[in-house]
Amino acid sequence: MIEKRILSKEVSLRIGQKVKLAGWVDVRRDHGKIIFIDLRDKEGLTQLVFLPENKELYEKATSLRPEWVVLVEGEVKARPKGMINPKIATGEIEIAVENLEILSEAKTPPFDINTDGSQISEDKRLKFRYLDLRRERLKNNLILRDKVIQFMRQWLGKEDFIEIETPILTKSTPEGARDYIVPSRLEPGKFYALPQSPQQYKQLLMVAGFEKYFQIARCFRDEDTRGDRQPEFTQLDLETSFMSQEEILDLIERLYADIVKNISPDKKFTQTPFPRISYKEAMEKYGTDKPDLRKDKNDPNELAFCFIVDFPMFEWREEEKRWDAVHHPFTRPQSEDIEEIKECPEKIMGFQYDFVCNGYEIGGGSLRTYRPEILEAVFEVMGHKKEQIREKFGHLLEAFSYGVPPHGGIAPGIDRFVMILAGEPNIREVIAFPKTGDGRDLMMIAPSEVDEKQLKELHLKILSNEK
RNA sequence: GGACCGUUAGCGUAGCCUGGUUUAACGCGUCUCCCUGUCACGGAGAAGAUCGCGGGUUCGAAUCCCGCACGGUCCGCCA
Repeated sequence: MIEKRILSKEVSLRIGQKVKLAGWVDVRRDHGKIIFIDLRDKEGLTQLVFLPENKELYEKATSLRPEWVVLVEGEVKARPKGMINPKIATGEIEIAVENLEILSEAKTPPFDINTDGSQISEDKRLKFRYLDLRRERLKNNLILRDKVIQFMRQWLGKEDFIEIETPILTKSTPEGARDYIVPSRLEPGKFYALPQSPQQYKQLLMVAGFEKYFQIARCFRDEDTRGDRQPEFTQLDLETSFMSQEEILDLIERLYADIVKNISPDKKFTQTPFPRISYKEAMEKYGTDKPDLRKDKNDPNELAFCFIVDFPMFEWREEEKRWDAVHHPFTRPQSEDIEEIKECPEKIMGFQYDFVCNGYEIGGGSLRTYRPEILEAVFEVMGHKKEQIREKFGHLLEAFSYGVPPHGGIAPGIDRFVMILAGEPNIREVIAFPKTGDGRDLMMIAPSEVDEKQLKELHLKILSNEK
């Protein structure tokens, strides 16, 4: 009796031994008097051979179809001369099967799994995402994503950062993107919001004295999607105390250079150190604040990182007739002259930076204002009344009155970066269960209606379901 | 909120512009039979489509027109 199931990648070292393998039928090649099955597990393929000597076993093998799940026992044999397949890792061996157990049958899949999936329509791929994820391409993308995240955690740990979780149920904020909101059961008529980013929490962690925080953070924004944008996404959220803008940029540069060198050694950098380009220069020279600096845009292995710095603090919103923050209101102005901030907002630069790779914005951050009087001046420029500021951000201002270190951070998006590393054209390809363009999950069929009882508990009434 | 592209057997496409010799074609897959060395096995045959949904024009609509749904790309939006 063979105790332990082994994986495809271990088989080659066990010629002559009896082994137990389990996995999915990848391909069946039935020659009438000999049947080959490619067995697929999470690490690769192994060829199984069935011969008609054992009639009962052979009959059973005849019934096998793609995507059935089976458990087999048999002897690992070196393949006969001339029968070696150099295209697969286990091409020099095969399993002479002695015992076959069918663990699970499978319907014919709705689409071919042995392709990269790029020909299949998106709605079918999303509806049958668990089958789509069986593809080599998607599997590899998720493995790459895992490697990137593991590397970040390890690397930042060595740099004395600690990972801290912040709430998913939080408070709606007036600035920025539209919030996803969650009704409160215990407080009728009140709502939580899902975080657009852990922005305020990480600043409060700096007040708390942690100095170096990071989090692999899920963020939510109820805005329309794009090829590089999903309603929920993951960012490396990071905040530090007492560090300068250049120290933060240098940290990120070292982290990303190390990620690429260790995880995608085939990639090469267009330029190191990553250039720091002012917003003004980027707009004048490239006409965009996320320039694609690659020398050969057809080279899949070229990575052109850069930082865009010195953004203007404010931009004029003509339709609303008011100044708005280019980045967000907590960005520290490069001027500490309160009169100047109020009088000439158009002249004020912010300690704000974007992280750009191959024409994609893959992150943004800033040094934060930690002097309450400057934060109030910024809000004033944006047309906020003192009472509104107290109401919306009073907790932050109060926290800043108890000893706040100068602090700043950055939040590089993980999905977009992995998409670039994987050479994928769309962010969906690096997210296990992405949503459609209008924010729906075609597999789970979400959003969906809820029971009358649930609505009642939440003190909600649906007035109209018209769009 | 807006613009554009797409929707034809299980999957991917052709046919649409120029309506009628189309009994809607092709490749893959599925099913049956044959096949002892394949590795995207091969060979023979079969089944499988109210042409996304609704309405209109017409003697006649997959084909032309309108509306809707679904999917995608982009603009707005995304502190």
